[in-house]
Amino acid sequence: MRSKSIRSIRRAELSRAAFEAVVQFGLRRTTLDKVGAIAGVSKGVVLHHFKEKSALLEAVFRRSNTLLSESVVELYRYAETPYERLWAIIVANFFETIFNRRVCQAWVSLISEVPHNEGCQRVQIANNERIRSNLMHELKHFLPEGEAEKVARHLGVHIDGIWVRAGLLPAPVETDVAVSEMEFVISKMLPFDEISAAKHKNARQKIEKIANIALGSKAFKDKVMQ
Amino acid sequence: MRSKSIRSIRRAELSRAAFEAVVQFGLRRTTLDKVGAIAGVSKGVVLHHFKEKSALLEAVFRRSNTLLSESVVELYRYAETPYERLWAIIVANFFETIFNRRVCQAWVSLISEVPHNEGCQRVQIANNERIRSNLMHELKHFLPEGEAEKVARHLGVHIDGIWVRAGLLPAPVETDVAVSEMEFVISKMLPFDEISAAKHKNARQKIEKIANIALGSKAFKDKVMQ
DNA sequence: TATAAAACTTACTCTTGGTTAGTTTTTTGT
DNA sequence: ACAAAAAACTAACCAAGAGTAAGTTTTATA
Repeated sequence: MRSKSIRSIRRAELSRAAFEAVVQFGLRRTTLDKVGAIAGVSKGVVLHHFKEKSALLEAVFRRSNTLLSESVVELYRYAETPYERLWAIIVANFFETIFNRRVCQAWVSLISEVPHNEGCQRVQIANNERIRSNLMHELKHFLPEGEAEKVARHLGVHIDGIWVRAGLLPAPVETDVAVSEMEFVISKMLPFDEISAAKHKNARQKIEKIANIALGSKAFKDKVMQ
Repeated sequence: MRSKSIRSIRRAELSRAAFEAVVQFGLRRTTLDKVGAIAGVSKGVVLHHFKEKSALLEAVFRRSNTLLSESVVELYRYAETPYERLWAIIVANFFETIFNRRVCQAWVSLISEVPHNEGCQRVQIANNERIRSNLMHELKHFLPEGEAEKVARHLGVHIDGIWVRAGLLPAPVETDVAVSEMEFVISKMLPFDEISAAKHKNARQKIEKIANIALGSKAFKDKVMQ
C-alpha cells in the first residue's frame, strides 16, 4: 500500500510543480529541469515518475480540471434549487481562487497540448461533457429540452471564451465581471420575468456568499495552490 | 527598394512555413529546422530574418490575424445594410477557408505564446478591439448604446469560444453549425420580431452566397494557404 | 566599379528531452 | 526476521534543439 502511496504522492508533488512552472514560464519555456528544481528533486526523478514530458503535462491538465470540478461539487452541496445549482456551476467556474490571471494563462498554455496529446484530449472532452450535462440538468427546469440543449452548449462555450480572454488580456478579469457577464446571458436566454429575476438574484447572492466561505477557505486554497 | 522587398518576401515565406509547421506539429513540436525544411532553406536563414523563435511566432500570429481581418474587409465590400454587415463579420469569422480544424488547432497552439510575448499580446488586443468596434458599429442600429456594448463583448467572446472548441475537439466544427450558433445568440440578444427575423435571414443568405464566391475563390484560398 | 550592406552558410556552444545502467531503499512472501 | 523482488532514485550519457559568431556570396548604391 505504501509503495503505491509514495508514487502517487510524488506524482502529485511533481504535477503541482509542473503547473507552477507553466504558470511562471508558459508551456514552451517549461523544462524538466525547472520542474525538478521547483519540486526540489532532479530531472531524473521527474522522468522516473512520468515517462515523458507529455505524460507530465497530461497530469497537470487533469489536475487543473479536477480542481474546477471539485469546486462545482463543493458548491453543489449547499445548492438546494435549480436556480441555486445553476449559479453554483457558474460561480464555481469563476471564483477567484481558481479563476485568476495566473491560472487562466496556464490554462491557455496547457490547452495547446490538447490537439497533439490523446490523454489531454480525453480529459478535455470529458470535462466539456460534464459541464454540459450539469448545465442541462438545471436548464431543463426552465426551458424545453431542445432549447435547454442549445443554451447549455452556449453557456459552456461562453465560459471557455471568458477563460481564454482572461488568459490573453494583460488586465485581470474580476470574478464579478465574469459572473455578471454570465448573468446577462442568462437574462437573455432564460424566461426572465420579475419573479424569476428575483429568484436568480437571490440564488446568485446565496451561492456567492457560500463560495466565499467554502472556496475561499484556507483549506480549499491549500488544496489548489500548495 | 528591392532589398527591402526581398526581406519582406522571405519573411512572408518563412511565416507561412512556420504556420504550416505549427499546423502539422503543434507549437511545442515546431522547430526551426522543420520551419526551414518546409520553406526549403536552412535554419540559419530563418534566424537571419527573425532574430529568435519568439519573433517568428509573432509574425505567424500576426499573419493569421491579418487573414481573418481581410476576410471581414472583403465581405464588407458587398454588405449594404447593418444586417448584412453584422452577418459579414460573423460569416467571415467562420468561413471554412479559414475556420477549419487545422487552422483552429494552430490558433489554439499560437495563443499559448501570447501571455509571454509582448508582440503577440499587442496583436491580440488590437484584434479584439477591432472586432468589438466592428460589431458595435452595426449593433448600434439595433440596440441602445449600453446594451450594444454588452452584446458586442458577448459576441466577441463567444466567437473566441467557438474557435477554441473547434481547435480542441477531435471532430471538426462545420461553418454552418458555428454560424447557426451565432444566429441563436443574435435571436436572443437583438430585437427579433417577424420582420427583423426575415431581414436577418435574408442578410445571412446573401452574405453566405457572396462568401462562397469571394472567400471560396482560388485567389483568396491561395492567399491564405499557399 | 568600388564599397557598403544585406543575404546566406557553416561550424560551434549550451540547453533540453530522453536513455541506460547501476545503486539504494522499500515491500513482501515465507 | 530476512532474502528476494520491486520500486525509488542517481549519474553519466546522447541526440536534437535554439541561438551565436565569423566568414562568404550576392545585391544595392554612390
